[in-house]
Amino acid sequence: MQPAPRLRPTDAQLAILSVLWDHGPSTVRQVHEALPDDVRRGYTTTLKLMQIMVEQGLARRDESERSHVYAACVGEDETKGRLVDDLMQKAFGGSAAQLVMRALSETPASAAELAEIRALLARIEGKGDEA
Amino acid sequence: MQPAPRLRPTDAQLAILSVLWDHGPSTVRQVHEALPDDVRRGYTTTLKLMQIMVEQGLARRDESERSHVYAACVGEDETKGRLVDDLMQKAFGGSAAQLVMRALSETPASAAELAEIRALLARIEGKGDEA
DNA sequence: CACAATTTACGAAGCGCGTCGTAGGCAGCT
DNA sequence: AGCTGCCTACGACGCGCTTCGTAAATTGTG
Repeated sequence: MQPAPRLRPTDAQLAILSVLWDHGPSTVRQVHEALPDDVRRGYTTTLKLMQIMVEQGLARRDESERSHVYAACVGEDETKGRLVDDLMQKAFGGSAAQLVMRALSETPASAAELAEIRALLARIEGKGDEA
Repeated sequence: MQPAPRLRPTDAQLAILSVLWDHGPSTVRQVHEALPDDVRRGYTTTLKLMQIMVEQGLARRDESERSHVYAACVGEDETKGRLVDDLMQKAFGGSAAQLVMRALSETPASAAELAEIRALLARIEGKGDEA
């Protein structure tokens, strides 16, 4: 068993992880079919990628059935958080605020989303601002 | 002249771009010295990277002096925006709100930063919410 | 059993990036 | 002129990711 994958998944790996997160444990075929058309290559390519992900500790598999069943070995929030943090360090000097502001400038968020963000802000300030 | 670099800079390229953005047009040596210790390799490595960046249209150079002077060919906000947008698509299905919330959950922002974000939110809602 | 379909396993190739060694050119100094 | 040092140019290598072809194992079907 791998210690704990500090690795950042590649684009292809992230696409596969997304399927596993959404659909739960799946066979190679199920993942392959569920991949978006623009990232789906040959079947054996998907297979190989998933095998490597097991080696790297990003996924694990149950071999008790003929068609092995793969499951994500890393949490969704944890992984996405690492990706965000990575970009934050590389491009924004570790400043969450700068990243957030660029994200909001980039794509117009809906009113509902803005409300969500506002709520989160309130929650954070409530926690951090005491005395 | 390249059309317009739709390319996403690599980590190494982003580090160099950051120096160019901060210091303005610079020689290879100046960039090399200004790089953070943990990403600085040999001098010729920096040189080679910057030459490739010119080929790719990420930078241009003035050869009128013996030590060529390089300048960024892509804007800082535009480039960082592309990186953010890229991650937003790959990991958050294009939802800015989800990315923002993960970023804020990730690293505790200072009170000043939170205020900045709040101000930005107000500006956005003011623009988008009008009757 | 023979045959087809599915799945896994293995290996190889291509590619881009990062890294560097080395060579050649130029400038200044003695 | 010769030496020394800095700069650019060029080529090469290693590595990891992606992609796939092909073989081997397994299961299902007539």
